[in-house]
Amino acid sequence: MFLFPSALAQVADCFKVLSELSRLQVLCALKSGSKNVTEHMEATGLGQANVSKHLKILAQAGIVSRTSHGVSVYYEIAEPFIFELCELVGDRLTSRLEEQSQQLKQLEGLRRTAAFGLGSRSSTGKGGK
Amino acid sequence: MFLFPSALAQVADCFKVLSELSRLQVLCALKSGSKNVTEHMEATGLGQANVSKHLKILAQAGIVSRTSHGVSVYYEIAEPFIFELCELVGDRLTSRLEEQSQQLKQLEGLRRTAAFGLGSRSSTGKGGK
DNA sequence: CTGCTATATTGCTATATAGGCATACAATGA
DNA sequence: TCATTGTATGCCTATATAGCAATATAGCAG
Repeated sequence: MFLFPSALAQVADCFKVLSELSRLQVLCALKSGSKNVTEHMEATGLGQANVSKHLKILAQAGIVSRTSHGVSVYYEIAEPFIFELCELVGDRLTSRLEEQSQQLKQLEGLRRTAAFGLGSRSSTGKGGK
Repeated sequence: MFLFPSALAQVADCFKVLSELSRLQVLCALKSGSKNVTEHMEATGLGQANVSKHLKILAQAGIVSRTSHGVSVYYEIAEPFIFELCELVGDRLTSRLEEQSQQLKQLEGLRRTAAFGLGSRSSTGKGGK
């Protein structure tokens, strides 16, 4: 990761745009195709003003593109990379959860062993920590 | 990206931890190995209290691990995936910059063509927009 | 032109958080 | 135990921003 400070700031900016659940929800809605503001509201449950604001931020960041069609304005993903990014993070978080779950199981196992071990002094002595 | 709302919130949280330049700088410093708080200060130019705070956030997020050694506390990367993530984003941003640069060059080219075209009325007429 | 619908924007409030100063806390040596 | 060094934390200020209500703006049909 050899990035100039200003480049690193831009990386931080990119993460910042994605650091808000409402915006991720809006992006999720775009996974299945272009949508206007009203459709976004329906898909996300967010208010109109709110959706509009978040879409503006996403458009300014170059993540979505904006197209007027009649009274409606349609937004479409312009940077598919964003989905990959979210997927990578989601997968990693899932993995971590599974690892923790595994560790929890091992702890449970250890607890059960210890519970048995309390009944027999000689077997606890063998499990030197 | 089929994530439950709570999972998506965790994705947002992950991006949030990375959305701050100071924290990215701290992570960068860890690329070259474990460091104590003072070393982080030197590597990043940030203040002690500030560094400590950011390291705490990173530790709580499970991104760095913390080890006391004498008076010093060493921090080390616990989630190398973070570096991949930053690299992906950095690369993509670079690509976008290059694409924009290309487009700018093409616009320059078009401008030059137009400049030539103004000197000859018949050749401009041929370029039906 | 008017009325309607869709969307963008403004202004406000509440909340979060970065950075810095001061201080508390941890570890160590004399 | 005390003094020193390294680090963590509390408090404060300033700034950013989410969400919402109200309103301005854009597009269209009659």
